[in-house]
Amino acid sequence: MNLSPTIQAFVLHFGEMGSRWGINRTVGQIYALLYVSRDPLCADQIVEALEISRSNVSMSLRELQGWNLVLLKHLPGDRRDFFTTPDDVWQILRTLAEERKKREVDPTLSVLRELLMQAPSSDEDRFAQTRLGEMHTLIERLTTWYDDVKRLEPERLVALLALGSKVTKFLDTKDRIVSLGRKRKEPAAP
Amino acid sequence: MNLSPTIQAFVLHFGEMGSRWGINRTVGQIYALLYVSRDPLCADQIVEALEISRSNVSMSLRELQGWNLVLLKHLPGDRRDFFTTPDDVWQILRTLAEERKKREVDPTLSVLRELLMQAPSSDEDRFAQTRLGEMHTLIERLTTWYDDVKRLEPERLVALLALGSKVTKFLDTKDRIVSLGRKRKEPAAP
DNA sequence: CACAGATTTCAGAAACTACTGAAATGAGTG
DNA sequence: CACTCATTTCAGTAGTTTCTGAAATCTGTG
Repeated sequence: MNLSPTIQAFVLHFGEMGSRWGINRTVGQIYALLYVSRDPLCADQIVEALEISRSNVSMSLRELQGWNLVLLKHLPGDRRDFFTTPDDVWQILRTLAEERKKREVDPTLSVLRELLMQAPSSDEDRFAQTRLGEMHTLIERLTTWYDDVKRLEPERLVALLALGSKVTKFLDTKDRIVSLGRKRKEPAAP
Repeated sequence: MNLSPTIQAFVLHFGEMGSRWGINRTVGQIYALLYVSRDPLCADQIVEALEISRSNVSMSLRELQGWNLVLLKHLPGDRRDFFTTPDDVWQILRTLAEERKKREVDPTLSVLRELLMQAPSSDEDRFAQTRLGEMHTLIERLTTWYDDVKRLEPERLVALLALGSKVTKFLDTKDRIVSLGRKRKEPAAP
């Protein structure tokens, strides 16, 4: 690997981390390399930089394409494929979240829904279904929130994040207004 | 496996999903089983329910304990260990998030910080560092937000989630107020 | 302190995943 | 349509992870 120490360290670290996520080492390394490279790279450059086989690069790039994490570029007068990553980190994050949701959350959600439709066959089952219901509610709330928030432009998202839990101050305000506007039950908590 | 079809389906699904996350099949299955069981189970009950070896159960429970995802109970007059999961799903989710952050995010953050301290040794390097910086900023923002929000009680969290992107309406309001209070530049966007 | 019940450790077997090199396929060019 | 350059596929191997059964350890009791 003939890379600057900084780049090399980053690439190796990402490889390691990759295997803690579902993606494998090579895929992580390739992604990291593309991410820090100013210009798009072709497969052979990756082979050389990471010292792995050509076919491994090919398969890993294919996987990254499946995750929508790389962009294909063509240089005029060159038939090779060149690859980069999208350059807006928020965009990348959103893609990642989207893909992981598709693979890791949606299937669970649909299994849960299905199981909740079954008539319970025992007391044990009834209890289990309660628990499944709780899990279902939780996941559904989170995904609804996510679907809602993911549409925000990066700038607003940053503002939202910066606000953090202070948002609940607004919630208090809103509660108070709503409760005044309605029947005036109890005053909101202090 | 002598479990009701519903429970069995859930346990198997969780096993499958487990392997898409970092946790392995058995660990996922055991967790699922404990989650849907009303009463704490001891290791041998798990062996019987899932038809796996005693030692596998032992190791997997150990791993779950490492993730803080199971609780140990003792029945009076019984020396065996009994296991359950915490029963607040928000609590569980928070634990999970916490642990994943510790294992998957914090190390990256510290590598990034370290690499950003290095003096760049070339133009290539300078570019790479810009990218690392962007990634660092993003991750830091997210974790700060998370650290802030995780302290909220479930109820408020639910309220926050229900609000979703509507929160930005409040942001607009705040912007307007702030800009009026200050120098009165331009009115906020419609 | 020896015994019984419970749990853990560990070396090796089984199962799975990642990686390679060789061969096949595809695509533009003369 | 044959040649060349580029990419992909695939079968086999290397490498990892998971799981097991047997042996070791641990802990309270008679």
